[in-house]
This record gives sequence, C-alpha cells and structure tokens, in this order.
Amino acid sequence: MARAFPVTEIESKWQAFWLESGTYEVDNDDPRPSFYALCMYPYPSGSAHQGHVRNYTFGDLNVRYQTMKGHAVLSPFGFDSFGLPAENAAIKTGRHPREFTDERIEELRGSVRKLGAVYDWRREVRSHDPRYIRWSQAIFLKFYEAGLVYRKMAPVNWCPGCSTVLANEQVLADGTCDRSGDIVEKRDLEQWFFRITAYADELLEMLDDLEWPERVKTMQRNWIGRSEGAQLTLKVEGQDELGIEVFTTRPDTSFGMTYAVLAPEHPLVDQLTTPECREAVEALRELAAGSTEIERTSSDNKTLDKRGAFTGSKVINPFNGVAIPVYVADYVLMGYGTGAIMAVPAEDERDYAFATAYGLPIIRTTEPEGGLPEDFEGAYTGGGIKVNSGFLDGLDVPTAKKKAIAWLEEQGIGSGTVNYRLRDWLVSRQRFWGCPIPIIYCDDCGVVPVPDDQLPVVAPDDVEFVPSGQSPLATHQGFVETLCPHCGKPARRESDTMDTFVDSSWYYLRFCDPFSDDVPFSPEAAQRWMPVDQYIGGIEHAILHLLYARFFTKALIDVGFAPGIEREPFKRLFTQGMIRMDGSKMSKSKGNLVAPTKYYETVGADGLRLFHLFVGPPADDFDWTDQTDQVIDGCARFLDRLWRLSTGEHVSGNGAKDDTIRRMTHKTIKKVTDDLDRWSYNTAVAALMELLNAVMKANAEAELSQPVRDEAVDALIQLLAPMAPHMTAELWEMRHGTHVHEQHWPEFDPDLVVEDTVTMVVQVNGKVKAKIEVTANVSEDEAAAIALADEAIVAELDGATPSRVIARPPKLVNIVR
RNA sequence: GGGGGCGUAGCCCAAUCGGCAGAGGCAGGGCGCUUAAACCGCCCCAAGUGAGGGUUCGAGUCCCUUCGCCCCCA
Repeated sequence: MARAFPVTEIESKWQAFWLESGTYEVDNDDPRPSFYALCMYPYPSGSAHQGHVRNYTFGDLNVRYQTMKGHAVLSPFGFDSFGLPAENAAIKTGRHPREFTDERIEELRGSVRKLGAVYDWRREVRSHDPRYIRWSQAIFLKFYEAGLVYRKMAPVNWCPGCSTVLANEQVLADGTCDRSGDIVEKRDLEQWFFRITAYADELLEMLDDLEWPERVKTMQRNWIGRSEGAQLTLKVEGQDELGIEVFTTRPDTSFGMTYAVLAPEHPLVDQLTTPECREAVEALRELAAGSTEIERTSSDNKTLDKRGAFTGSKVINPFNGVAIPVYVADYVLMGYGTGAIMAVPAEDERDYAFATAYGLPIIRTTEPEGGLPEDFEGAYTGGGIKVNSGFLDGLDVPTAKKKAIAWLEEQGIGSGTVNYRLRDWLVSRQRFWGCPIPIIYCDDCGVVPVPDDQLPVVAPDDVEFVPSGQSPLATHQGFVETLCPHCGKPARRESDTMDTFVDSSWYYLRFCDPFSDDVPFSPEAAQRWMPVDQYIGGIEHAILHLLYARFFTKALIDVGFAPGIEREPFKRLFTQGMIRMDGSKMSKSKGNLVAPTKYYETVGADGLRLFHLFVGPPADDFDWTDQTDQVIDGCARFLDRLWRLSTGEHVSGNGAKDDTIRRMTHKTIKKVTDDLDRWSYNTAVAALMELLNAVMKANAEAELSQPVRDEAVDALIQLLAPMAPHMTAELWEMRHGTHVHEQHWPEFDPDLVVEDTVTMVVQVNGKVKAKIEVTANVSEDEAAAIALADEAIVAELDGATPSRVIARPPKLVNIVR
C-alpha cells in the first residue's frame, strides 16, 4: 500500500540514532529509580519470526513506557546459544556449531534491531561465550561444594541404531528415535544432578506472593506435587529380615490393601521373584524398559492385563496380618515415592483397574454419606466414614489418616512423610554443543573439580562431526586426556555437557553486570537491578525454565554468590499468547512461518508492531488468517492518518469542539495509561484511534482552535511513542526539535476527565424506559426522585406504587412495579 | 483421565466492581473527491453474547449442566 511518509528511511534513521546515542544504555549508578524489563532470551534460530516480533514488541513497549515514566530501565538482550539444532546442523554439514551459531546470532540481532526494539547492547550475553561458560562452570562447582550437585546412576534414552543418547525431545511419542526410527531403550549411566528437591518447599510456598498468571503458578504447584502421607515397611512373608518400603497418600485405606506392587526397576524384584515366576517378570521388565513414562502411567491404558506379573512372593499387611501377593507392574514408577506401593483397589483408580484385570480382591474401606450405590463400580476416592478397617472404623478420612500414621509410628514400622513429584534435576547431556561439566576423574583421587584458575573448560575446535557417533567430546583425546589437578597423574575429563536450562537459569543475573570477569556478577549490580520487574515470554516455559531459574536464584544466594538480593527473581511475569495458523502453532518445524521481513518494507516495523498490539489481548492466542494482511494495512492506515493530521495544514477553526476534544484528549491519556499498566494494549490502541478520528473530523470541519488541536496531536504522538517508536520520533522532532522518547509521559488534568453531567438510565422492571441528564454527583435519593418524576416513567407506572426502587447514581435507576 | 483458557455482528475484538450489549479495526454498502480508478474524507450496515438451567430488581459478566476449539499435565 502507498504510505503517507517514507517509512523505511525514517525507521533506519531512528534505529541508527538509538544505537549510536546510547539512549537505552543504563549504567549501574544511574540515579533514576530502576526498572528491569526482560524478555526471555532466545535460542538463535536465525531471522526473527512473528513470535519474536510479538514478544519484543511487548518488551519494547515496556522499556519505552517505563523510560518515559522516569525510570532507568535495564533492557538487555542475549542469546541462549547452546543447543541441539546447531549440533545437528554440524552433523549434517560438517561445520563447527560455533560458526553456525554465530551466523544465526548476527541474523537474529539484525532483525531485532529492524523491529526498532531498543537494548543496552553493551550487556549482550551469549551462553557459548567462554566468558559466560567460565561462570556457568564456577557456579556448578560452587553448588558441588555446597552439596547441591551430586552424581548417581540414572536411565537415559539410548538409540541402538545411532548408538547414541537421545534427548527426551528426540524420542517420539511412540518411543522411537526421531532420526533412525529405532525403538529407544533405557540404559543406566552415571550422571550429574542438581539437588532442586532441597528447595521443593520454598519453591512451592513462595509461589503464593508472585504476580504471575494463576495458571502458571498452578502448573508449578502440580509439577512440584507435594503430597502428605506415610511411608511404611511391608515385611516379606517367611523372610522377616526383608521388607518393602512403600509410600502412600492414603494410610487410612491400609485395611483395604489386597496386594503390593514393585516398579520393574525396583532393586528387590530379583530377590522376591520365585523361579517359576521369573520368566513372566523378566518379560514385563523388558516391556517396561521399552515404554515411555506416559505410556506406563496413562490411565486409559487398554492393555493393562499385559502390564503386570506376579513375583511369587507375599508380604504381610501390618494392619491386619493378612498375607498379600507382590506384583511387578509398570504403572508404578521407580522415580516416585519409594518405587513400591501398597495397592488399595477399592480406593485408587489404577489399582482398581489392575485388580480387576488380575482378579485380585477388592475391599472397600470408605463409605460416603448415604453409602455407595448398589451397582457402584470402580474406585471410590472421595471422603466418608471408615469401614472394614479395624481400629479405624467410624472415623472420617482425615482423622483416620492421622490415627493410622500414629499407629505406624507406635509400632515402629512407618511414619508420616511428605513426598514430592519433583525430582532432582538431571543436568548431564551426552552432547558436544553445551557447557562442559568441569570435572576430572582420577584413578587415585576420584572425582576432582577443575581448579578455578583452569576455568573455563572449553570444547576444542578440531573436532569431526560424524553422523552416527557419540558426542565428539567423548572421543577427542586432546580434550579427554588430562592431568589430575591433585596428584598430577594422567586423568580423564568429564565429557558430558550441561543441560542448556543451566545457562538460562542465571543469565538475567549476568545481565546486571556482564562486565566483571572476577565474579559471575557483582552483588551490588544484582542488588541494584534484581528482581526483574517485568519478565515476558512464552507459556511453554511455564514449568521448567521458570522453576530452574527460581531454584538457581535461591541457591546462588545461599552459596554466597548473590548476597542481599530477593529470593524470587521474577516479580511480575507475563506470558504472551501463541500465534496459530491453520489450527496449529506457527513454527519453523510446521513450516507455516510468515516472515516479518516483508512487512518492514511496506507497513514498517511500526505498522507490524501496532498490529501485534491491536489484534487482541496480548495473553490470548490469535489466528493468522487470510484477513490478517488487511488488518495490518488498517494499522498502517491509522499511522498514515496521524502523520497527515500532524504534518497537514491546520484548518483555522471556530473552537466549537474545543471543550469536547480537550476532554477527550485527557480522558484518552488516562485510558491509555491505565490500559498499558494492565496489559490491555488492544484497547489502548483503540482509544488512540477513537481520539484521532474525533480530532480529524473536528479539524476538517473547522471546529478546533490551534492550541487544542496541537495538544491533542502531541498527546497522540506521546501515547503512541512506546508502540510506534520510529514515526512518533520523527513527528515529534519535526514539531518540537526534541526527542519524544525523552519526554515525560503525559499527565491528564483530573478536572477534564470527570463529566459534570451524566446520562442516567431509568428502567422499569429492568427495561430501559427513560434517559435523563443528571449532575454527576447526584445522590441516591435525588436520583430516585428524578426518575419517579419523569414523564415517561409516570406514564409507564400509570399510578401504581413501585414495590422497589433501586438507585445506583448517577448511572441507573431500576423501578420494580 | 486431571487442570486451565476461550466461545459476543460475516471476521478480529470492546464492555475494568453484576447496571443502556458496542469503543476500535477488517470485510461489505452509500456519498464526496477523480475523466476514471486507486488513495483519501464522510456516512451506513449488523449480534442479544455456543446451548440449557439457576441466583438476582438486573447476568456477556456469578453458580451448575452441556457442546465446540485450544493449551498444559498424566
């Protein structure tokens, strides 16, 4: 479409200005009150896509708005530059991931600048930069020293075809490798963990006070999955020294336990399996090894009858002394609780399904008020009164729980415990393109941390990427072979790298001070800027990234790296909606991207930004459709109209609309300010359009005096400045010779936003019968009196006495006949 | 299976604390401008809020049931 002004020229001009002038560079000793605005730093995937545009449009609006409100706004940018795509590309092309990554960083940085988003580029951080790696590794070792990092055996996804370890996202839903199609197996490897469970309670409790979307908090609560219950020992029949530790959230149902289940990986399986049962148990273990956790725990599993096997052993239910069979079943996971359960089919759905499939007895121990219906089938998981439960009979569920736990403790066979679904964070990745774990293995000295003066440990450049191998690090002699820092003898380096979530768990702290090389960040700088005042990103990071980052902040404080900062890193979180196309998420992998580039040429970054702000509530998803381009043109048209009004001739007017327009201008200032504070960008834009329409019309009809017109136009430009920064900068410069983004955010005159008179609606039985102009401060009694005196109302009532009059001055009176 | 979100003019969306269903945009129509068209300017147009029930003087908004789409978790 033809534009009213040279879009590209103006946008380049201002982008260069913002970069060169350093307007958005802030020093740590800036005297203004601070505001930390942060968008989740991106994986450098090349040129920005619409998701980035949306994200950085919201972020930039915050940066510019808060700057105009007088804050020193910390607005950093960086790159989450380690990760699988670069490594896969390296395998495909033979090029080093660094080259590939650096190119994409250049590309993304360039297209972010084209959007007109402003950052303090001096603070740029890249995960793969040795200066960053050095501190990721130092933090790892500090955590190790503090006991927050440890090693243990854990299963990994192993693809026999590729003879390599796969990340979870490389395993397809059907349990096959995304590259070779082979069935992925589980293999045990010695791996590194972060002890995030040590912070489970704090991570749960501190959620309450965060200004985050409720659903994100709910997701985190569910992920942590705190449950109170009991742990108890079930003694093996005939082998008194042997017992199975089980965890249950329902100790009150113990009298209903009719069998016990071990996870297939449980260490006691071998000992408890009798020779005649061995074959079936082994078959089941193989089945489980080849299944995903989702398959194993899915409750709509139709093949339950094939998913369990009797071990041949029995254990004693300590509550009633009954011997019950021990099964192995894959619906019990080794990672949850103790890896073994007491099964109560009457009161647990999966136990019920299993018991039904295997013909195991079902004993009900809870009766709801009024009893269960005759024909009730399935598990009853609600509350009620205990029955068939010995000394618990007649108690309600919570009381019975307490009493059962007390009894277990008395008997010395169990205790009340808290269990979490949250597990320790496995950070080992058998990958090349990640932050190397700074550990050396020595035959004599064991596990030895790399000394601080030898950090960073950086992956070598002279590696070959072959399609079907392990990480090139593991086979690179120059890397792996080293000397023990303790005894000086030959030793081996750890060749695993860290999960990239480690990098993204502290980058927001490094942004506070990316200049220091003797500390990860100076405590003073972190104290100055933290916590992040507004964090913006996608809902897909609702659980892992945000949980890990919260854990890191707390742990960094506790190990002494970040004294004096708040324990929660992100005070306010906003999660933007997804962009969908043809019903699915717009993404590179779906191949349904609509590149932003073409819009820069036509409607400009300003037009595209305005579209993203205007199309709907920022938190909602929206569909990119055939009509979208027309809506984008509509946004550009609005900018054109403002340009014309601002640069066009003032029609010498009689001032007839002066009062109306002045009031409207000030109301718009109030409305837009309120809307920006509550993330209602779509309505803020609509309010600006409304004002512009009114001003243009009044101006065209010669009803405005120059000062009123100028006041309105200036307000429009200032209010629009955080949304369409280039054009507003140009217009303001033309009008005032100064920079609009350095102006203070406009303030409204309170006298001009309140109306003297209001239209009061009078209803009879809820139906509008009259509209009367009243003074805005009319009292309840006056409003009722005015309403009842109205001609139309008198006629409507026809002499009848109203049974009720509800007055809500000054807007409404409802008369009930 | 569990948790959450969204259903309002042909389309995208407003209605902030329960008070006149309509702010804004797109599409469409009309008029003006034009030799003509585009652009531009002005005007017009339309739903009773997915469905059913309840609470209330009053429900798009609160509660229950139900349908559809989407997201997260299992």
